[in-house]
Amino acid sequence: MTGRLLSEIKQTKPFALPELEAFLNLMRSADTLAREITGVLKPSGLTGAQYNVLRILRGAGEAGLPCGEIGARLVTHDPDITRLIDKLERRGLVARARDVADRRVVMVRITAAGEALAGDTELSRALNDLHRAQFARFEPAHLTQLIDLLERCRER
Amino acid sequence: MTGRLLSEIKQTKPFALPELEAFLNLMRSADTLAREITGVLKPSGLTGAQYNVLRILRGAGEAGLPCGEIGARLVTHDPDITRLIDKLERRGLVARARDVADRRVVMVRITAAGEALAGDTELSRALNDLHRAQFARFEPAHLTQLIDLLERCRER
DNA sequence: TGACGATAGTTGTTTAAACGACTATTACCT
DNA sequence: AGGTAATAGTCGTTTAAACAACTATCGTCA
Repeated sequence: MTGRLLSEIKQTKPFALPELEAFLNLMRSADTLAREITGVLKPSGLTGAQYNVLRILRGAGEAGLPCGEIGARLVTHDPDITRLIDKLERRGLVARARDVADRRVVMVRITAAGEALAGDTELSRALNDLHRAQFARFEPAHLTQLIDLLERCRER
Repeated sequence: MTGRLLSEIKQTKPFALPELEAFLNLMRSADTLAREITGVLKPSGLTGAQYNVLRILRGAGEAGLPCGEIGARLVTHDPDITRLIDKLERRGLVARARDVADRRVVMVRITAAGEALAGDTELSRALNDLHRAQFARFEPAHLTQLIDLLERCRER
């Protein structure tokens, strides 16, 4: 049953453009769910983007990844990876190392402290639990469908 | 066909949690589409939130709305309406007026200049065109379905 | 080999978001 | 009526986002 957003933003007349309704719903759901995640991350002093970097580096192994690669893998675009890494490095969660073969690139890897914080820990479990709760009302088929539709609006 | 995000963020192993895949897709689609809108708004010097306020005030009529009401109707949560309104007022796009009945509330209304910018103008038409393009690959039924699924993940 | 352009990061600066503390006004309640 | 809590906005400060300019290194090819 669509139309819930109308009452949420207290508008009376229906949307003229269904595409606008879809867009606004997309913004509102993304904002709502992201804010919940932010709340879980806050006690650890991590932003969503920072946790995202740690998650990426976890999957990258011992060698780590160049800064640019990290930027490319981030789900939300960030024009300033340097300072994002800066904050994580200052906390000792990641380490930088100039690449010996190509001295332009800086390899970033997660440290033991970073693993201890973002690895398979209480924090990551809390996040997983929240994600499950966010889509608890979805049957598996609906979840797949949502993923499909979300991917489709980026295919252009 | 799901799984597109995996290649977008260059990960090889599939997601362990479908809920995480849905969440990340939600974030990425919202980021992508919002950025496109930001690009269209930029020549006018408006942020998404600012345009959102003007859009809300357009539908509010002559009397305008209290600041708090504007905050409640914004699709994305904003903890500081005051300075959002400040910027619009400085540009002469909205006007503030202390309410006579309840002197705590400040009524905000859109000005003629605001209407000329965000009203039924070239800008709003460009935005509508973009929204249509963003969902051009959607049949009407799929659009309704997406809206439904997006609303559902806020129902908790 | 050495000039040119391309690539990878960094830094400076402006602007916006986030969070909490604060002021003014009203409503309630005994 | 008078004290108290609640409501509506505003302001101060810290932190992060955005954008552009800059440095260093590498690849290429005449």
